[in-house]
Amino acid sequence: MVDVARRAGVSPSTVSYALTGARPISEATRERIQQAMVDMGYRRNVFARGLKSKRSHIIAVLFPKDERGMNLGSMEYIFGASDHAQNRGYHVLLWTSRVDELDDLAGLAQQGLVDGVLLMEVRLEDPRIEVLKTSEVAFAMLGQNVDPGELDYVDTNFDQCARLAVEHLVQQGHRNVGFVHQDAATIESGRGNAIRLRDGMRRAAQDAGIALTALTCQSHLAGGRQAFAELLAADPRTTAVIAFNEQAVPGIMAAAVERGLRIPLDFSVVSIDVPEQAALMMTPTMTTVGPCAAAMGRAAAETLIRRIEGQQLGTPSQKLFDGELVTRSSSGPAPVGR
Amino acid sequence: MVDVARRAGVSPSTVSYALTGARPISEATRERIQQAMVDMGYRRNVFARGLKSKRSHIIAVLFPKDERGMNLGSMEYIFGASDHAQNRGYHVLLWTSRVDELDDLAGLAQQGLVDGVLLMEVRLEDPRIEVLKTSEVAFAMLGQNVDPGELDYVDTNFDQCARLAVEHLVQQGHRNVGFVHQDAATIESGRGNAIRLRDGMRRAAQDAGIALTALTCQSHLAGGRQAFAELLAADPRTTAVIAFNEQAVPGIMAAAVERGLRIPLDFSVVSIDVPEQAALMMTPTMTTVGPCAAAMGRAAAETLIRRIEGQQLGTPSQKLFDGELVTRSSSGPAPVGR
DNA sequence: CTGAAAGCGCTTACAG
DNA sequence: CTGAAAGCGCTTACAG
Repeated sequence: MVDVARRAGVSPSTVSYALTGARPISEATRERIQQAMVDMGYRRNVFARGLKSKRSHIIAVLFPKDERGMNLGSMEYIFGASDHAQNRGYHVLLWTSRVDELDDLAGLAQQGLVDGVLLMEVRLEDPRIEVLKTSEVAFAMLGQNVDPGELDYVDTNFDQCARLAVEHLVQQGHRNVGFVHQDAATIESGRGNAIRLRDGMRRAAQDAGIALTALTCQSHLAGGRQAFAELLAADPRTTAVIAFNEQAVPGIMAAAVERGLRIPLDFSVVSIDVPEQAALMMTPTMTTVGPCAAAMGRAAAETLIRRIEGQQLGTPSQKLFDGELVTRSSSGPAPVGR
Repeated sequence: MVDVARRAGVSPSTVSYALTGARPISEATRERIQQAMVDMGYRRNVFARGLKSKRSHIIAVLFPKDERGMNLGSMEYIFGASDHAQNRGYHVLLWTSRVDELDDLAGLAQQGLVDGVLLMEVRLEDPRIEVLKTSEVAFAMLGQNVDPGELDYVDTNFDQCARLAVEHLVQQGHRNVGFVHQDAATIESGRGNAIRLRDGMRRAAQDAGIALTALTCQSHLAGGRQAFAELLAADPRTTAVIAFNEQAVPGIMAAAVERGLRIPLDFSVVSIDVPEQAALMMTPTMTTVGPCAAAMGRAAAETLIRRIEGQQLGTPSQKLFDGELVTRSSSGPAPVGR
């Protein structure tokens, strides 16, 4: 920077002010500085900047990868957030520690390395929230805890998604519908979305006046198979299932086919929050209900950055994203006479 | 740090030396310092540290997400690398700019923010390599360019994978096999792995004395359907296909089924480098050949860190990972009499 | 084995 | 509109 200043014939502080924009610089000076920076290939040192300004322009994305396994949906959240952050001049640090590794998190929050933190895979009772609050680092959630209060978040509108999925099936004549969600352990550990979706589903089914059989389900092929068996045992007249369990869905469909049911002629399947890529990987391709994950990631990053930059004082930013129904080949009219 | 020093009754420099381990500290002093740090909840400031030491303990993972779309395999590389980096005391910066956004990359490399860079989605002629070389930042590749020379890399052993896939099918009696790889544009843009795999496949087929029909294929459902049609047109006796195109495989299988072929009774499918999660999402579950992506990610991070820390001088670290065959439900004995 | 001091490259009140 | 100077919190030669 001193070299740039010398070349431009100004003081180092003027160069700095030109860079930060913290005070007006005459057009002529600004141009000389600009030219000098280009000539010398100058790059502002991030550490010196961070040391003085207490701002790193780095945000951390907390994705506890063991929480729910890897899935394309999470990847879309992460890359949506990352994209937007880079557009806004922020770097993204990927943090994959488990939810209960709180010392590591406290270290991250207090080191000053990051200006803010984006929480993914939020639990209803999430111990990370307390840590972040006490360390006074800015943060926003992708998802919600049990009582977000004044906290910023972006989340799926599960109520609306449940309604959309139920209505889709009701319109096609289905009257006995199953809801297969995540495994009991996940629900007990209190991942909020599983619970919010289940409750929304019950309300939607009640309002539509149809029978809903809700089941937990292990997140793998065999789990899906078992859930299908349990479902038909509980209500033999079931003609459709709504699933919130990406890994189990292929098992559900395989079990249906083995029982001689053709999808979608004899049995319909709708998945909540399965990204397009995964939906197209399944046979038949999956009808889905859910919001655009990348857009949610972008919104979460924007919320966090506004909070960091002090443009978001007072009122919290709390957004719910409506889901969209994409009808593919796994759902259709209810079979007659079953 | 001065507060810690005061509390421990030593000079700040002693605290610093205790932290860096750059010179011997008496046991008693070290313990007092340790205690003081714990008492005060001290966290070393990353920026001050980076400013003096020119080391950030941050590595960047360059994943140009538009290159090949999102896929679970890349996610495993990224998280494998991230995991290992965190274990080794490094943070991971996620960088999703396109391959041709070289100014941004030069900025990153010269800012001093990162100690090293991990390149993913490496092309045969990759413009990023020149940028990184001139900016003198340490880097390693997950994949290879056309002539890695003295560069560090970790890559799949495509020759061995091709051989394994071909042998699996030959052992089951298949004599006419198709190879469906990526779309023409991708191959022309010079993603190395597509080309290396195709060449390995040709050699393996030749050595096994079987007929191989190699085709390019658009990376989506319709592309897979079309590839299947082209394949049977080119060689009507084809009884199996090896695919290197995650998004197209469901299309291939759907087309086969529509033609009245049962999988695997009448037609076998093997996929290269499809992660377990995706393999289990398909119906029937997919037989795959490929190395453990997470292990490759970890190895790449380790290679980079050794290079950064100067433990890897002179000879480059170049590793190929062998694939494993996981037989699932999409492949079986060749049908008799076709 | 330990201390005192310089300096990394910026930002930002203070002064004009 | 611009400069001179202090200082952010560390690391590391220099000295003992």
